[in-house]
Amino acid sequence: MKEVLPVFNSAVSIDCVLFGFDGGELKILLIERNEEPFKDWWALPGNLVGVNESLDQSALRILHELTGLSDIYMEQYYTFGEVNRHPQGRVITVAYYAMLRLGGDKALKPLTSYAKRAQWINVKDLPKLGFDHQHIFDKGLEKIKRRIKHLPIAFELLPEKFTLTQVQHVYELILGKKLDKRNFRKKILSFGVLKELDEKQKGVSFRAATLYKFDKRKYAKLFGKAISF
Amino acid sequence: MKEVLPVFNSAVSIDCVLFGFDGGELKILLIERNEEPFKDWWALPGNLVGVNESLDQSALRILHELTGLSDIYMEQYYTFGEVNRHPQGRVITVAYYAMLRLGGDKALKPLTSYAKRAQWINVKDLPKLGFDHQHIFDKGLEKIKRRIKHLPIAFELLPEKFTLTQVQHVYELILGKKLDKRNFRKKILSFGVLKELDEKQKGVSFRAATLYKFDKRKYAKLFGKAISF
DNA sequence: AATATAAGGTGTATTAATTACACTAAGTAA
DNA sequence: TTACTTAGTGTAATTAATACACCTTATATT
Repeated sequence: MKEVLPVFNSAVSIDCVLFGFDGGELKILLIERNEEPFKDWWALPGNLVGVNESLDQSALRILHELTGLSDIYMEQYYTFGEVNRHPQGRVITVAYYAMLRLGGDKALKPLTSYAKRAQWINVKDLPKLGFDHQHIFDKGLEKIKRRIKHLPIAFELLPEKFTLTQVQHVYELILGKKLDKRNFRKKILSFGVLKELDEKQKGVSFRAATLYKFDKRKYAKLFGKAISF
Repeated sequence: MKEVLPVFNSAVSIDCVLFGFDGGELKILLIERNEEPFKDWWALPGNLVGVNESLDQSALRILHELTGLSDIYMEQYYTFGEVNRHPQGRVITVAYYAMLRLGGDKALKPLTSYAKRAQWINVKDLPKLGFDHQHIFDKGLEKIKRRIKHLPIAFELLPEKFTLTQVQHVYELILGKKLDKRNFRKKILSFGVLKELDEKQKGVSFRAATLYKFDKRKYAKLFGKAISF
């Protein structure tokens, strides 16, 4: 316990909604909690903001501690501050989202005992989440639905080289509806941020698709150009 | 002083960016502070979140206390959490914006001694603001620029009855550029949320324009329809 | 080798939205 | 009556969005 000015009576936390794409499915990263409250429940990776950290820094640290992941670009999207959202006191939480490519390589390893484990879980099959995390997730999904129409973020979910069909799948999963193949390709290519490679998909039965790469330099020029399906 | 868990070591505040339109100018509501830090400086209306208030409730209370205004629809847009943004400790602030119609009627009267006065100030002529409030304002302006293209909020700035030229002025002020009159009218009317009245502007020299009214019922149907100039 | 399978890849016509652009009409004031 | 000022209007050209179906190609199977 320590003495503080009476206004310093609340805590601020960060919660992260990380989207990943793997095996044709949209997933999010959850942790299994190892502490009260909600011990043994699944929850979004999150924790308290440190006194000497900005919110952005804090988000990176917390994610790293709970999952082992680093160098993720996360973006703040909303702050949740209902009075009783945390059972142990007033905790206001700032929510971040990110999209990232899942390679089989990166193992998820919590660095603290605060989480038992971290795992990618299909969004179609979410368990019951602790706190108000289902609500925070729902808002995050809404956010990226709007966001993906302004293009870029879908590529962050894909491996470095990908096929157009994979891109379309990501869009369909996030938007929750089927898109027309020809129109999709026309549109996505018209943004001019994809580089066609001289290379084909490997290890697939049936005809291999051409691989593409995301061109960051060209992407930087886009601003507010919208995509509408 | 009181004893708390060591994690309760930060404070959360609200800051409000209120836009108004008056005399053909875009204005925001500022207070002149009557307390340290930044005593005698202009700042956004803002204060600490109470322990038993949600963020939204808190925003309404704070605005009311500092300006006398009530029944304002405000929307949260970003949370600012740089470590040293407040000179007296760690204070994370949740920013809200709103747009509202200025009638000469509503007097601004702070209900606490925390502010000396509240005043509408032309955004073209902003004084130096305390804290990081210039930054918070800049982000708020960016936000409504994006927002106004999805239509509705501009009408909240106007009186109940208005002319199309007034609407266009609001758009031009917010977007910071001139728009074509014919295209603007075609577009704004195509949304179908304006009702033409059987009434003309009064008290103007030169030809009086037709007055319009905003139709809330029709507006509720719009969803994600974008406006692009 | 032939065949079946499954995904890859492509084009056009229709409709809707956006942009660019300039004059006449109406009311007020002198 | 005239001068002034803002209101109000339409069309053509361009660009973007949508709807829609077939052939191609690589692999796997017989």
